Amino acid sequence: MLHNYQKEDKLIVAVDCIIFGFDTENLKVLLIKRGFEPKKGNWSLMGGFLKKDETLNEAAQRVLIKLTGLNNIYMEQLEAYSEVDRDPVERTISVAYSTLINIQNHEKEPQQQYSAKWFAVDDLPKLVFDHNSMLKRAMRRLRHKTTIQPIGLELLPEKFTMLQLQKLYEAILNKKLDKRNFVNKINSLKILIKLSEKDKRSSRKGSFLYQFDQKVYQEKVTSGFDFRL
Amino acid sequence: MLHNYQKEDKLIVAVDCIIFGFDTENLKVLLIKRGFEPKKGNWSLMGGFLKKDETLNEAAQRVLIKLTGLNNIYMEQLEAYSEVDRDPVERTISVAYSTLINIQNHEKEPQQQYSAKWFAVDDLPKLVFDHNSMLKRAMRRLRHKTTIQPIGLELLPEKFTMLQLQKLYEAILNKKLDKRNFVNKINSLKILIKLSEKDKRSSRKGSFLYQFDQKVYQEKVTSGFDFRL
DNA sequence: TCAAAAGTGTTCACCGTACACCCATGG
DNA sequence: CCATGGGTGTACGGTGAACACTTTTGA
Repeated sequence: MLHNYQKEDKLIVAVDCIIFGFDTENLKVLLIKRGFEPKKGNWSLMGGFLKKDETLNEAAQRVLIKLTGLNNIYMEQLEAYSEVDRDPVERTISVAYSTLINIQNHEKEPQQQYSAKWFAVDDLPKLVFDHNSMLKRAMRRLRHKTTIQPIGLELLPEKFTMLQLQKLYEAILNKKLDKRNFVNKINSLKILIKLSEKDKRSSRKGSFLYQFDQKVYQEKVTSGFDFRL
Repeated sequence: MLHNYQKEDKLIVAVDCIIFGFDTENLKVLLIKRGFEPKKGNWSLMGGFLKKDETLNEAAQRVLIKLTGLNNIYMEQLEAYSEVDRDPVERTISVAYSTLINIQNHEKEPQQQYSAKWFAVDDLPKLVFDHNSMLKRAMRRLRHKTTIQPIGLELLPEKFTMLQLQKLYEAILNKKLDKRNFVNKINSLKILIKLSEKDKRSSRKGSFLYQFDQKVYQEKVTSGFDFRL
């Protein structure tokens, strides 16, 4: 007896991408102004429909490339959203994905064609459907991740100051951190290489620039990986 | 302009349920012998297809009720699986769910009709499709959860000994724990009520029975909830 | 010389872990 | 009386959090 797959319901499956970036002060997300009904003109996560011959990961990649031109960026699956009426036009389930990218490198680019814009995460517009829930969930996940593995490689410029890194952590965790404790903690991880250059823009004294030691950084990311939920 | 939903691909969506139980010695999962092709006769997670008018959660509940008769059990979404050829007959994506139940209360019951059987998690058969991956992932999540919130209310009988609880933690974490440290840790959580009764079956001295203080227990679960990924 | 940001250590409380002996009882 | 499992406390190292002053230098 072969199960009769033909009689099962078939649905539209979508992916929605939560794209985080950081601009030296605020954690931001890339949103688009929806170009078609329903909810045309409202702010929305960038999404797309899953095709028969691709995986969800591939669909998420496809969406990311379309919006940012970025190839081969790691996207992490968050959760599937399936309320029956989440899309008023047609039953659709959507799987949320999230990723981190560097704003500077991708500010201009093909975003225009989708009216994409960066929004600070603590000043978001109302989004279509259940996209606000997705974002909230993605934030929680990002916060959690930050506590168990290093973060910043994808978000910061190649060279950055200790204060920039601290600001990033503060933006993600949404609280002030103590400068001394932060430096101690980061140094104990040994993920940074201190350069001899200084960034003189921010003060008279100037502050040292750092780079990530990518080898060590990746090790720490991978070991935190065990904890992935 | 209304987007033409009609031209998007539609797919079969399924749920697969990882049902954990504990039998005083081993962490177990409930598996069924597949009743239809493909892979008829092979061991499998219990699953079902998502209907047009229900959420994924509801579908998972439906499957759980069908298999165990259990109503209103909290099921947690794990991850969506979407490899194109994961089901050889028809493109299907599946969302994995997991839950914890008390084996004793549901040993007999309607399981027979699905040839369901409990398997120790460290002695699993080869399962159909990607079900072994789902299970591995569910185990990892369960382990993680155990480290940030109390566990056992769903898995243990109403009254249990400290050793039983410790065995449960050992089964989940897959390592031996020190008796003194374990007792200290559990007591510091204040989630247990020590009864005056003893379980005399296991030794001459007998060991005290405990119950969960459900109020405190739930508080701890809820506070660990912040950390949910 | 002074304003403004950079840089830098110590102390304390808490938590996880290692570790070993006495107790109560039924046979 | 003794074999069997039940019950109990202490010491140490590591980690996170609180906390304030000195240094550099361009204007």
